[in-house]
Amino acid sequence: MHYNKNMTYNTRQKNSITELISEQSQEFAVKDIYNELIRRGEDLGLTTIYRVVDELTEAGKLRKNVSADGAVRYQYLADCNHLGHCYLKCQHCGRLKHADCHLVRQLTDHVRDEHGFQADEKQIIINGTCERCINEN
Amino acid sequence: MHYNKNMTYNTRQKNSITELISEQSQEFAVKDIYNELIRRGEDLGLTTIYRVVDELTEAGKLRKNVSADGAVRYQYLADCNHLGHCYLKCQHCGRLKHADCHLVRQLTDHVRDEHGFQADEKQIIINGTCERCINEN
DNA sequence: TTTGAAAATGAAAACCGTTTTCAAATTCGA
DNA sequence: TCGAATTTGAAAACGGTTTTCATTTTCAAA
Repeated sequence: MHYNKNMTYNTRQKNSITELISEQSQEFAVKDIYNELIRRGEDLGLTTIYRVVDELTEAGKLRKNVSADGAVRYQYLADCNHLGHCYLKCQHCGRLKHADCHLVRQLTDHVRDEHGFQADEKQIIINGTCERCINEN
Repeated sequence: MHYNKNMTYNTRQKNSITELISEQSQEFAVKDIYNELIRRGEDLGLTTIYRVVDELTEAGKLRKNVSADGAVRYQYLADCNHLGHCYLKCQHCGRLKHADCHLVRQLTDHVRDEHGFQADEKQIIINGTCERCINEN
């Protein structure tokens, strides 16, 4: 939270971390990034990864997710600020699928008009089980 | 997580805790319950509250919510396992409003048929700003 | 009412992920 | 090349939660 605010200098560590993160298609923990980089022979500290992850989160590149058991995981995000968008979050594998759907728009409009609730278009989350996990079980 | 599994004996502490919790209409932290009970002159330990909250959560009476900054809060829940239900969660005041709406049902059906995603009917959360908070600001 | 096994309690210690500290190393414009 | 600003990371601190374990309480059966 009170790490360095700037990302003015390029460093070996930052580059390694941001590159690995940008390849992640699933949720990951800070420790996962650390473990993988160490496994690859990189030499860096856990603290640095916390700092970069925090910066990326503030920059909107990562979504921070804290599950009910307290585990903190991050999801690399492409931009998607438009309306009619929601997240389908699989509670089994942690994948966060983006879905565009006219019904989402209808729902948020309705909820605003009838329930007086202004939905945050970037924060509509439908938890459940994804196709892959349904088929695997 | 590994507290006592049973709630076989009635105790003064348990009764105080569950009674106070059942009066909560907004999200609360474990420490809030502790502070209020101490303020009222009750004599009990923080550990006991953690245990009771955990039991109530496993029993489905409480929803555990962990915000992005890691703060853990609970919401007292009445039963609502039926279809066409969603939560409207206000990110300002923490209130969790229950909403029933035919469009929710349409959306979950659609998401299942077209996106292959089986939604958990008890876990559809629309984050945003509630009527009260909109008017106050 | 007494008894005692099971359950519950809570203070203190342990735990663990995260943050802060701070001295040393690195970056990069001048 | 120089040096001020930035970055790094090991270690310590932090803080919420869980575990430990000795003591207390509950309540059914005698």
